[in-house]
Amino acid sequence: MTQELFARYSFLLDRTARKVKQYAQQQFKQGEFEVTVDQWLVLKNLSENGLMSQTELANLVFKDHPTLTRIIDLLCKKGYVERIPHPQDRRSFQVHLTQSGLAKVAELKPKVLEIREKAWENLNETDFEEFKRILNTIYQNLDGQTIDD
Amino acid sequence: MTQELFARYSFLLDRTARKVKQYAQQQFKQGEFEVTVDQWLVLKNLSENGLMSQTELANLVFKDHPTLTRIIDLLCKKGYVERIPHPQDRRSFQVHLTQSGLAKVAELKPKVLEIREKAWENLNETDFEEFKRILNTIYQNLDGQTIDD
DNA sequence: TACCAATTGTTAGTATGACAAATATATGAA
DNA sequence: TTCATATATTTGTCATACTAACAATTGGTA
Repeated sequence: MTQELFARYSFLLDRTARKVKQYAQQQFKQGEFEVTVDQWLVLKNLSENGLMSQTELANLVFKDHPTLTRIIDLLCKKGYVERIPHPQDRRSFQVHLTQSGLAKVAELKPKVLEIREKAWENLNETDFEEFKRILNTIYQNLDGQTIDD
Repeated sequence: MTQELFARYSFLLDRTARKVKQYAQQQFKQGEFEVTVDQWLVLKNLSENGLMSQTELANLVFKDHPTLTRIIDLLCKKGYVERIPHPQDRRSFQVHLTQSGLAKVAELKPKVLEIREKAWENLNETDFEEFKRILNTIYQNLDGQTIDD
């Protein structure tokens, strides 16, 4: 029975994901990036996609609404992001980067790529494709929905 | 340049790890397991290793000391675990499962394995070995220390 | 038009995670 | 013995995740 063996994936997955986030966060802190890893994810997606409602943004970064609300709150406080009332729908906001936010993204983008690269020492592109395939298969197995890429 | 490509691993990894925990937690709730996924990890390791100090336990499950203190607090409240003063070292506790905790582990163990299995649909043992190898390589790249398994 | 279900975003509560600092105790060196 | 240092655990703070409940608004439909 390989059941016991397979069950260890959740432990290794969780441990590695935490290590990846922790490592990046430490580098962010050391480089005085002034944002968290999750805040960076939101900034990056805003810079690539422009004006978006919070719901659209939440779907893009796969975070739930309450979490996104708080991240946006923090990014607003820091002056990187603004909420604009939606012209047609008064329930909704459109979120966008400020000048300061745009500058922050431009400044951090290359630095983040460099930080992310460290994890792939001793691994190649085939490993990456395998890794992506397995991660996405697991995600789909538990999600029941189709995902892209 | 494959830098941009590689950088996506962190997003996929984080997303999948969250999905795995979320799925398990939902099943735990639906089955009225009365513990969280992280609390289960601690119970399981206690059942496999017997009496341990909190520091030993923290190293085993790769959680930091404050996090473990709080998880133990909750498990004590639920009556699954007890702190026993260490006979030689008055700074330290030895943590162990109560009768109720032992019964809980026995009850949940097969159910958890079943829940964990779901993620591996459409994947085989080779995939698992690859996955484990890549996860551990990433961990080591960012940790700088040797790990077992 | 009036109603009602669905949608958008927020708030609150609990758990976890990372990190810093505090407390109590232990240990080794002078 | 005494003091500096190390270790075990706890406490505090901030950020994130998930759930549930809520307010405001929208849109379809009777």
